[in-house]
Amino acid sequence: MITNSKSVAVKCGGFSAKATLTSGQCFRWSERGGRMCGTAFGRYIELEQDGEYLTIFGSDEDEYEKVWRSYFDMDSDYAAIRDELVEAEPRLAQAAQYASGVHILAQEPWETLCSFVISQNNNIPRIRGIIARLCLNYGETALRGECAEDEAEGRAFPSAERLASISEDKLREFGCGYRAEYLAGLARGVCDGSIDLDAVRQAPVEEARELLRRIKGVGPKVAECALLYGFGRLECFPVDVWIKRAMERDFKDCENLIRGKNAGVAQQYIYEYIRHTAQHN
DNA sequence: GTCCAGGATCGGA
DNA sequence: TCCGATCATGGA
Repeated sequence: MITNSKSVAVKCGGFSAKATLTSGQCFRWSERGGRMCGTAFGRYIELEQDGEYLTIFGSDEDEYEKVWRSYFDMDSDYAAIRDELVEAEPRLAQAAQYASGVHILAQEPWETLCSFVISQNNNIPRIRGIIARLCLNYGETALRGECAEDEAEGRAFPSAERLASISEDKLREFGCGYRAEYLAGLARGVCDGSIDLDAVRQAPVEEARELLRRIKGVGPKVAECALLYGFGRLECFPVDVWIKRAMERDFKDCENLIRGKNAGVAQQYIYEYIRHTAQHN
């Protein structure tokens, strides 16, 4: 727990830190003592929210402007995005209202791509566990990381160089299963330059999709998630089992929903809504 | 024991 | 091009 440290309070409109950080787009945040705690961009922080006011413990105004403002996508007008989405597809109204506090995080491309390679045919608690073990064993201690109650939480995600140095057997020990081969190949490719994430970042979205899908272990869904959550491509629309069910049940024949420039936001609203209203939850 | 999870790959039709 | 089997793992 961060105490006796600097902090910064910001007005955040309709943003919900908890809803955003538990919405399945990231795997490294957890709630502890009423705060959301986690590490991104090699910096550990804790968040406390009271209505429109968000206090970031451990951070200051300068770091907020430099790092967190864009990470939490504070500059997009989500109310306006919702209005546009609902106008184009009225059936989205309920989900959009329900999940209105959710923003699309601007995460680090490398970590995001790895995370969603691990996510395939896997469930969220287990994905979180695998990533936590990787960070604990191979991640650098984050700035302020020693304040984290859970040690893995105070570590940065391992670099490509570090991951590339781990054997596939070792990755399997951490629970990666058959994905160990994919993760190792991805790390090696980034190190030797055959995989160029900066080229992905600069490419038009369709070309970016192609580049990502060339990577073994990266199919349509993982590419779409990486682009949406790690490369800021809000038009990307990942379809997992939950979204597929929701689309078949509630959004039959809605090209206008999945093709818009903010389709990814709509997708996140639907995901959040369906996951919290499903029967067996 | 079976089913499922923010799926992708592979071989065969 | 499309379809089914298969892939590790742990919780329900």
